[in-house]
Amino acid sequence: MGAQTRLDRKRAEKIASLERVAARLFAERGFEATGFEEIAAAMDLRGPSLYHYFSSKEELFLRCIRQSASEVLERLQKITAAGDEPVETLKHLIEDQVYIELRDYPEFVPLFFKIQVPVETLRGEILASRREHAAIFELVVRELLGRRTGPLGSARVQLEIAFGALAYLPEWFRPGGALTVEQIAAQFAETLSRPFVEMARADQRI
Amino acid sequence: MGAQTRLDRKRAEKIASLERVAARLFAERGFEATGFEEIAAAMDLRGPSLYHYFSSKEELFLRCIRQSASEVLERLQKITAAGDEPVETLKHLIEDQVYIELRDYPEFVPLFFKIQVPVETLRGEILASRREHAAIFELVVRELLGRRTGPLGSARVQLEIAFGALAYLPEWFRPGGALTVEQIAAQFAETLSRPFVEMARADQRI
Amino acid sequence: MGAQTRLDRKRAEKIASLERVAARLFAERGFEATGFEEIAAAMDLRGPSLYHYFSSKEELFLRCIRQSASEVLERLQKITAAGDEPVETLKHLIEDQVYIELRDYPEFVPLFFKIQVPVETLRGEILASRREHAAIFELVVRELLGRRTGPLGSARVQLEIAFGALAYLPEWFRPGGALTVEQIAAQFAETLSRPFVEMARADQRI
Amino acid sequence: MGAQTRLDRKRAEKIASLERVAARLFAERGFEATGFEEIAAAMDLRGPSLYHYFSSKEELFLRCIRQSASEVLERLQKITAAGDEPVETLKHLIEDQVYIELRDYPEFVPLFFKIQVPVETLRGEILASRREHAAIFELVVRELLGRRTGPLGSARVQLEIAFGALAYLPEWFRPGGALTVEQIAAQFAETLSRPFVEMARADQRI
DNA sequence: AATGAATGAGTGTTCATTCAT
DNA sequence: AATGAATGAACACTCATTCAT
Repeated sequence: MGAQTRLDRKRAEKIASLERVAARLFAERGFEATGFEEIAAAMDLRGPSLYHYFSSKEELFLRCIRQSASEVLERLQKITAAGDEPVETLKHLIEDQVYIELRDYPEFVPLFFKIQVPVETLRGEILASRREHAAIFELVVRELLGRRTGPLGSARVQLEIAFGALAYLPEWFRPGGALTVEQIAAQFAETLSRPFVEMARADQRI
Repeated sequence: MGAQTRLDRKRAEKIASLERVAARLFAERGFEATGFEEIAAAMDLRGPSLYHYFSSKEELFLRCIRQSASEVLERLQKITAAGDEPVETLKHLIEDQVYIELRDYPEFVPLFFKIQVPVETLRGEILASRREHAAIFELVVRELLGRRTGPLGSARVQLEIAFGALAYLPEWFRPGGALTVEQIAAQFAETLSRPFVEMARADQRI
Repeated sequence: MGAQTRLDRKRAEKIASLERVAARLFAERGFEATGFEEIAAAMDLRGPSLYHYFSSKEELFLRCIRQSASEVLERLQKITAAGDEPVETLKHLIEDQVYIELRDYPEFVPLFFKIQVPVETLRGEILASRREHAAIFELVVRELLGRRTGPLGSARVQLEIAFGALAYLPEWFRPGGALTVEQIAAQFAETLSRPFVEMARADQRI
Repeated sequence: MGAQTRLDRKRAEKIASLERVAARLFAERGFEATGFEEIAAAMDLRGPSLYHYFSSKEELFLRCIRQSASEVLERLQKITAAGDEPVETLKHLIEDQVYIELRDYPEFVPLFFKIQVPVETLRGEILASRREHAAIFELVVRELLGRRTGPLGSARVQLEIAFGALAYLPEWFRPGGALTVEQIAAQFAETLSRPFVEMARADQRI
């Protein structure tokens, strides 16, 4: 039993490692340009060996997506769950998103916002994750604006501006450059949250 | 000679058509997923015929990039050349960029901001075009802020936020939806230019 | 136009050649053991070249089946259509079946009675052809016995015995051996038709 | 020693089980389409475990062949050994062959008359078994005809017709259909032995 | 100019087999 | 004895590219 457990754990660890390595490579080179042989080589294996762990390239990619999505979403949901003031929560979300992208999960943006994949089901999975991700931010914005339901109107555009700004971050940020991650996190949180704060204020005044 | 010229013109037109078609397909499916046969089929040709016009897929892609870049950049530069107030110029640039992306050159963002291409030189070319594009906006911002040279500081971040917002636009905009292109252009121009306006005002006050 | 036709004809001929070669190889080695490279090599080509003519190994096999089936069935149907006495027709069918198997279409029996193929649709196609083939003989037997419809009873068994005997022929016949094809054809026609003749006679007597 | 023996027996039993299971699978799917993992799974093992009992897939197949052949041949030889009249013996052989195919060893025909195997030595082994099998029937026929040696002439053809009919039986017999195994056995014995009986009678008359 | 024919290089995937545990 | 891990060899198939016509 102990042996069984140990073997299972080792296997699970290997799978996790492989997924991490694969996620990185997929993020760097894209789906089609990343071969099984390459992924395997990064773990000192040969291509066909991966079939002991994943039944196809598609499945491996799917697991990368799901793994990354669940980790990131959980992390953001914890912030939402803290129950701070909506404004503060929104700022924290943005800040944390910056840390996620630049420090903790550098493959997040490539995998979910950049990659082009020729398989419909995979595209669907990616979009679903993106919607979940967006929903977290949207919910806070709705609380902030006091609009539980209905269309967001111009807040929708502001939200998409924020997502765009965040999705573009890894394209230009260079670690060791003039700006630190902390500075960017602060400025992003401030700048991207501000339109919503003003909208809320304008609503109250009326 | 006249015949020669006419032939040349016809050939040039065919090349231009091919480049347009190819640019659209590359933009839709990505570099690797777009085959010569496919591109040719869109012009009622067979794959190998393209070799009469382009020496390789790489070259064709390169020309797509260069063609698209030059058209878009020229168009933006005309706005800069009009000599309006910097604030107005910046707003015009943003507005026009929205029209470019959503109405006139829908392949612009995919080609320059989304595509993943496995050839180093092509990546370099794309980045070069992106830098040229960015420089147009940056120059206006510098005029607006009165800083001809030196680092842009936090204005750099604001600029990248604007680029990100613009690059993300085609991902969420749906023609025929709740928002018109004009509305988005207006809101983008307003929202994305505002931080710079405020920075300029703050500078003057001191 | 003439050129088009000539090209088409050449292509059609090449396809026909390829199908013949492939049918022979499939018949000799089976479906799985016959590779594209092998088939192509038999025509001085390399494996992938076959994809100019057939979209997959499956399709190539299907065409082999259909081609062989249609040729053989047509040939047998001509005999049926001659309108001889049922007994004579049956004997002719059996004789001709012997010539088909041993002289003209040596791949017929392997392809339709021996090959094991791991694709359901292909198995279905083979069985369908076999049923068509059997139906030709069955019809004549029914005429001979004067039973247009209903179960064949013990004639069914006699028919299957005949099919079995014929399907087994290529397993033991060796050209240049003690027996000529003509002798076998004669003896098969005589022996295999006899039970039906006797059944018919017995029916009449009653 | 007792322990050793018991272990040996258990091992021998396991090997026998594996051979039985493998024979069934080989018969159902063919040699190439039957994988080690599949065979092992049928005994709640994993593929590589089979290497404790068989040094290769080839060897396993070989043992299946030999095992099946020896069982069937022994059974038929018992009939021959009973010393009945040649005619009766021949009929018994045919009857029993029907029971073997349809009731007791359904893998016999697939393994020896249908399977296509890409290994020369295995093909040789199969053919050898087939010859042994045929020899049993041939010997009885020779006794029946009173020709101990020399060519069989037209009796050869009749024999091969019988073999063909028997080899084809499993292709069309469906248990639970209109015909019982017993009926088929009777009709086969009668029909297939008759030509020999008549030949013998003709010989005596002269 | 256009293309049918052909192919080399590469890719995802299967599978019998080996080996350490 | 059993197997998880690993792999080499093979295979169907894709695609950019060449070339003769």
